[in-house]
Amino acid sequence: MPNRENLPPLNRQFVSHFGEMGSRWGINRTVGQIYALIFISPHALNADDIAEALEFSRSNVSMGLKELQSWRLVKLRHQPGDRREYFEAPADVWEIFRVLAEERRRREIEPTLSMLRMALLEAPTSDAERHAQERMKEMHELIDRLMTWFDDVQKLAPETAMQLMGMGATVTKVLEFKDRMTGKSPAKLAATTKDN
Amino acid sequence: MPNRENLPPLNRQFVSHFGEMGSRWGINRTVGQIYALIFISPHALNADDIAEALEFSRSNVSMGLKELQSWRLVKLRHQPGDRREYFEAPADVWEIFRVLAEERRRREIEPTLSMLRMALLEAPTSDAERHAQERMKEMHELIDRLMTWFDDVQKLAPETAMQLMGMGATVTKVLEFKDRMTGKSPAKLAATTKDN
DNA sequence: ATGAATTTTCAGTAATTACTGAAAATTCAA
DNA sequence: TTGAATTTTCAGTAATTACTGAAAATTCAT
Repeated sequence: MPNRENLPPLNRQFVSHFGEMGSRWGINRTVGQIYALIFISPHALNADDIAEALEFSRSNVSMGLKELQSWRLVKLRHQPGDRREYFEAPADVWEIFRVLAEERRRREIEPTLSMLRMALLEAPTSDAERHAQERMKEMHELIDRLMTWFDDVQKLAPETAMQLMGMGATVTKVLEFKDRMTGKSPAKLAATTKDN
Repeated sequence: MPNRENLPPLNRQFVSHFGEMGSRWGINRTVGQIYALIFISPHALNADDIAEALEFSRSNVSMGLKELQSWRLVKLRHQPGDRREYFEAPADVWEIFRVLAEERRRREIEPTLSMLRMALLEAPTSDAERHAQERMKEMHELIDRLMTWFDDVQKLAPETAMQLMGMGATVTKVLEFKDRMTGKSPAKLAATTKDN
């Protein structure tokens, strides 16, 4: 029966760091700690394990796990001959990142995009509204581009995506070269490169 | 003297959306609304303008502006013959995104990287610690790569970065091609492409 | 079906975070 | 300097969010 005392120092440090950081993210302290614990655990944990290790009430753990499930950050497992539910984090950290990014997008970005799209359909009735719409259009376009690009990257397999990330500088060079060849319009550039 | 009533519907909608979203971000409702108001305003605003438009107390606005300044999201201006400070958002939305990303990195990622680096220097004294370190190493590597790549992209001028984002699919193709040519090791790939 | 094991819900309370008004500090023109 | 204009601080309070224990609901072996 491992309680917080039994968490080795390294593990304890990691868990409590995630607790503190949790608040800077949207996530709360408890949920952060629960996830950290699951993440570094060599095997799946059940709710009682977690409650004991972190000295949280059982109900708090239940809520925390529900929250983590809604973020799709934990996987549910069952041990043969044990009715309790066991939770584990994906083995692949890239997978974790991808899911996290997807969820944040769904919760934090999509609603804003909808709102902006709605607002941009309205006919402005004053200079104040006209200017506001102008700004909203700029914002919408930026977010939209970021998301389209993110979609593309997200489709890559982890390995390929990791490669892509090692290549920022190189990609720049490619772009500069293409620029010289094709002129500067992004649309034109995209069209040209896609035709290859 | 514009108060909240005088905010046209479109502007009001935008402002209150940012208030609600603010909480999903780390930022609070008030700060979100203040920034939204500044962002869509055609001219710089002073603290009294903001307090009046949003019906917040003057001190609340003061705190909110301080917060926004700490995020480097507002620029300070002075009107000739007026002692009050006026605030505005950068005209370039890409600039806003860049600053936001930098600050989030500094506040939310760097501390975690340091913690991980520290933890990875310790000699594990049990299997639990050994496994935890293994996981931390994976996490550290992922974050480290993401950041290096982000540095590269961030160095690009806005225009070029926007182009890059239009190119996700194309970049994938380039990588797949390089793969076939050079074998799959990321290190090898990076070396090869950088040598060009 | 029954009931033991397990999970979830939820009302009450604790803890945290946000907001205000008043007072203090700062800034700057005269 | 002085003091009016402006901004900041801060103690008190309001509002929100997090956490708990007890009770309800669910699940599943018998």
